[in-house]
Amino acid sequence: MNESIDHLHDTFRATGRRLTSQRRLILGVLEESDIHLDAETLFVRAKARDSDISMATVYRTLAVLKEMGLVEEHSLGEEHRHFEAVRDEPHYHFICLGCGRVIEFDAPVMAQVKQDVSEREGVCITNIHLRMSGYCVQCQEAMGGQCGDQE
Amino acid sequence: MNESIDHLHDTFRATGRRLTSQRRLILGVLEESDIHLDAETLFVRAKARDSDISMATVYRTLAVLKEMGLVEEHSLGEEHRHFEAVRDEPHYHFICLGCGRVIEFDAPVMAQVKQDVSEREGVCITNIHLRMSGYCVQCQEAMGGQCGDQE
DNA sequence: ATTGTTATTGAGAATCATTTGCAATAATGA
DNA sequence: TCATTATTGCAAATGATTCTCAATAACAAT
Repeated sequence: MNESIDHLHDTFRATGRRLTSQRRLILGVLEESDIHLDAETLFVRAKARDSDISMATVYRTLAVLKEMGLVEEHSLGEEHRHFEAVRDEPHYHFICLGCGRVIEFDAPVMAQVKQDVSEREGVCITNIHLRMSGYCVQCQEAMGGQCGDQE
Repeated sequence: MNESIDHLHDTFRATGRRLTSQRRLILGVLEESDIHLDAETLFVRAKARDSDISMATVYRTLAVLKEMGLVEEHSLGEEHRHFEAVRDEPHYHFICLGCGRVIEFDAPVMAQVKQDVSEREGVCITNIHLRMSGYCVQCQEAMGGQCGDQE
């Protein structure tokens, strides 16, 4: 229909894959969401628009989208996996141990860390996950200001 | 018998827990290992010394040790969980996507990142996970030097 | 040492997220 | 429109982790 869909179509075709309505739908749900979705939530939202879609398709599509670099996977809590459509800039996460809220942030200095580690260890770094956890402002207040800060 | 065991004993007692032979064993296996163990590997090694120990005990003990701060959990690959006895200094991980090898490193500048994020977002940070992935020297060579570096 | 209390264990069943096998369906190219 | 085959939905299978429960063993008090 529009050129972005056409381009998406080509992106799939380039690897011998097909752009199905389910895949378009799942990617759409991911892109519309500003928070990180787990497979179950994604399934519920997709099902609202296509009641026939199955959980297996959600998982299979996530695997494909991840392979294609269109979606990123994070292990936010210790529990199940979360997914997010890739954006332009790298960004990292803070997870509140009290309420589960996720705050995204950037940290330009990470480029330097990457550089340092690459040189020191001789490795080639393709991906960086930085996840901090602790307590957000609200939860700190609820706890009476105490916070198990480590230093 | 020795004072470190006594101290460990007190640490358990302080929270109404008991220091059992299984717990001592599991912690021992973790401390002797320089690599990160998953529950299954830990189970195998523990079983070599106490053939009666069960998988359930491994999981239960890991949960307890984690609660007590004696053990840390990492989600290294996307797959199952890995555990490691806590050391003195904070350290981070690089995982080779080729051979799975894990390299640990420190990055003092992370303290500054922590500081920045704390101030900017008003959060209190208790924990930092930094995980980089890519290819180690050997795997880069095996691949002919090409590396999907992101910039 | 002996005993009572109860945290912990082992074994296996149960659970949960995720993956897979397969026949039916639909996207693509001819 | 047709043939090919990637993809789907379903249900069954898997694999890691958790739970149930009776038996055991750590600990505190005697």
